[in-house]
Parts: sequence; structure tokens; C-alpha cells
Amino acid sequence: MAPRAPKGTRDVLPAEGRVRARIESVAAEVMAANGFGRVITPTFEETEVFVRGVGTATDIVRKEMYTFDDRGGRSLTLRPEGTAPVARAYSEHGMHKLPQPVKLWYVAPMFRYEAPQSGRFREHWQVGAEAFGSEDPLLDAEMIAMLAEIYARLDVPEVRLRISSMGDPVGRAPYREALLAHLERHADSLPADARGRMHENPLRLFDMKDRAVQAAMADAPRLLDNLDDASREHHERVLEALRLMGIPFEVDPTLVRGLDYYTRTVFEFTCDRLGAQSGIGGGGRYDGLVASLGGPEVPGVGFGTGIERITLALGGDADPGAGIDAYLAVPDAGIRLELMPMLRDLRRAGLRVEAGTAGRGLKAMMRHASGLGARRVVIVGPREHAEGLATIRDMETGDQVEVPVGEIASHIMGGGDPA
RNA sequence: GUGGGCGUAGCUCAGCUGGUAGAGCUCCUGGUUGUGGUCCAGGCGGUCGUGGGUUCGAGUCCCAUCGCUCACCCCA
Repeated sequence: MAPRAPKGTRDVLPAEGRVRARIESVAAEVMAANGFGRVITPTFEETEVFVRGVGTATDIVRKEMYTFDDRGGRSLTLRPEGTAPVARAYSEHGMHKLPQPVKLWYVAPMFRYEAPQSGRFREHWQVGAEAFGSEDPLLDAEMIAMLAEIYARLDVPEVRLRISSMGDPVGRAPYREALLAHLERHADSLPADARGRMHENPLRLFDMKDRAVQAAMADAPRLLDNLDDASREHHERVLEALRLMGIPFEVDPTLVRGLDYYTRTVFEFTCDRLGAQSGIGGGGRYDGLVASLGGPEVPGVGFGTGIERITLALGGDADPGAGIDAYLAVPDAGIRLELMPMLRDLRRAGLRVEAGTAGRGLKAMMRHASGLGARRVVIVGPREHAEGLATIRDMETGDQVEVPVGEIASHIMGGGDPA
């Protein structure tokens, strides 16, 4: 069998590539407007970065990482998520000595060994942003506003925002006990996997779709109702800022994110256009992450959004491209050779120009030019060449003019509206 | 990992109760002397996912296997 792209991976072909380029450029604009600088971290990290950063109770670390030993015996892991590596880089380069907050963004591929389905791949790309060194709840709101702005500029349809608070690890402890006690009372009605999960992270059960689990969770105590005072105050400030900015949201006490590092603010954008994997982007605050990677006690807040899911939400309509400005139809190889400098000059001037392969008939070249959406075709056959001329045909009107070969470039760039 | 659906030309698909493969689109070449997008004609292109089995004979039935896909779980 001929090789295929590995399970869970895909090739992005030019039509979709144009959509992707637009997504990335919109993201770059919004990031720049908010003062974020771009970072590029390695595609793989020491495995420790994710074990300590993301947490051993998460599915990502327990069963989804592409981990391997290199020839030197180091355990390395293909980046399964973007925040831990950026936190590592922040710490490694002493960025806590820079004016805070330090704002960083990235666009990078993520790798997770999961069963592929609609909107879920083993390699997917994310645009993400992280801000380190500020506890200000208004920064949380700014992050959320940024992400909302990206979706708005791209016209992503049917986007909704859910938000909640995880409190902090210390204040969360008593609640965790209370939730566990509640679940113990319903233990006999829960499926096996739910019983196993509840001891590792009982909050995770809020996210399960199993009917029995949902029934048991319906009257469970809510973390949002049991926040410590500081976390509650923080949460209220975030919501107030969102209201003032006119960003619609819905507080969802059952919102749980699958990464252990989140504290206080957590949020998730969903798109109803998507299938079961409706999450299009999300994030939150992670005040203990940098320290857990051996760095200073520095708070942080960030988000990630999936490029493939944005593309899906946009309808998957391929961008047909904008055609080309001119097509060079020169059947004779020798004449084509002479026109090489002219061809280069047209492209240097910013025009989109294609040249037909010598050896095919003129009719085939015209067909080709038409298929490419060419606005003009430059014909230099033996007849024109003998007189030092070129025929330039306007493909919309069908008008043709003859000009000296030396004036092809100036004629095309001068006549009509330049690109 | 578990369950459902599907695997026929590059793409989208037809192939009734088994009889040795088709269409549309794309692409290529023509429709007289160098000119496109419409139209017409022709052409390229498939070991019918793979391996077994039943049968005189299987794309069509049976088994296995691989792959794709959707869902659970989880997440972007």
C-alpha cells in the first residue's frame, strides 16, 4: 500500500491554506493591538514540562502524549498543549524580571494520541496567548475580549461564551470533600469509570454526559457557591468588565476544564455549528503553573483556540483564490527563454503572473489561462516574434492589442488597474 | 479503548434477488490554417481496501483484517 497521512493527521491543501492564512493574520492583528509578542517554543519538550505543568491526573498526561526517548536517553514529548511550554520559556529566560505582565502569543501544532472524530485530530493547530505576572481580574477580561474579537473579525457564527471560577487550590479543598461526600452517597448508581474518576478529580464528573452521572450531579454542591471571598471578588470583577465591554456570556457552574493548572477564572467558547466537539477555544487563570515548573511564584492567564475548529465553524468553504493578473502564452521554448527577465520584472512589480509550459498548443494555453482566472494573456508566437511584438489579450472583453516586446511589462502595469 | 456507519476511477457516486465494471465532474486531445470560459466528439484513468472461503462464476454472499468516519471519553 502507498503511504497515507498518519491516522488523525491531515493535509491542508491550498484552498484551505488560504482560509488558514486569514485566520492567522487576523490573530496576529489582534495580538499586536493588545501588546502581545510572538514566541516560538520547540515542538517537543522534556516530558517533565507536561507531567509537572499539566498534571498527572489529566487524560492528556495519562494516556494521550507522544512520548519517546531520544538517542541520548532523554525522555521527550511532542507538545500536547501550549501553555506549559510557554510558562517554561518564561521561567527559563527570567522574564519575571521584565516589566509585568509579560504577554506572549503563539500559533503552533499540538499532538495528542486520541481517537479522531469530527473536529478532533492527533495533530491540530492552536493560536494561543499567555499573560504572566498580573493577578488583575481585568486582565482576565481582556484575554476573553481578545478571543471574542478574533472570532468576531473572522465572522465565526453562533459563538457562545461560558465562564466560571475554580477558586484557588487552598480554598477549594473543603469543597472537594463536600462534593466527594455527595458522590459517595450516590456511588452505587454511578458507572465504573465515573467511580474511578471521582477520587482523582470529582469535578470532572460535571462534564460527563452519562445520564446516571448527570442525575447524581444535578443536586451536587457547586464550586461557584463555595468560593473563598478573594476568588469571589475576582470572579465578580471579571463579569463586570465583560458586561461593560458588551461581551455576552453565561455563567456555568458546571464548567470544568481538563487541565489541572487552572485557578479562579475558567472560560470556554463553543460554536453550535460544530458537532460533539463544540469547544472552539478556551482558557483561564493558572496562578500556580510557573512555580510548579520550578520558576518563581507568578500568576498567569491565557487561552488557546483550535484553528481546525474555527475553519470547520466557518463552513469549510474553500477560498477559490483571486485569479492571476497575467498569463504568458508562448509556445516556442526559445522565445520563452528570451522573455524570462520580463516575467521576473512583472512578478517583482507585485503582479501575479503564470506562464504556460512551452510545447502545448495555443488553444490549450488559453484554456489553462481561463481556468486560472487570468485577466490578460500575453501571446508571443513566431509571427509576433519576427516583428518584435507581443499580443496582449484582455480576457474579459476579448480586446487584443499588439505592443513591442520591450513594452509588455509597462503596458500591463500601466493599463488597467494594477494589483 | 468501546459502539454505529462506510470502504467501486483524482473527486461525487450508480451498479435489482451473484454472470467476468458504469455515469457526472476534473484532466488531456480534437471540432482545418495560432486564441479561452458555452457546446460537440474522442481519450487517459479502477488488481471494485486487503486476504481467505462458498460457487461453474462474486463488486454483489460468508469470515477475517486494515482503513475512513460518527459517537462515548476527553478536549482545540
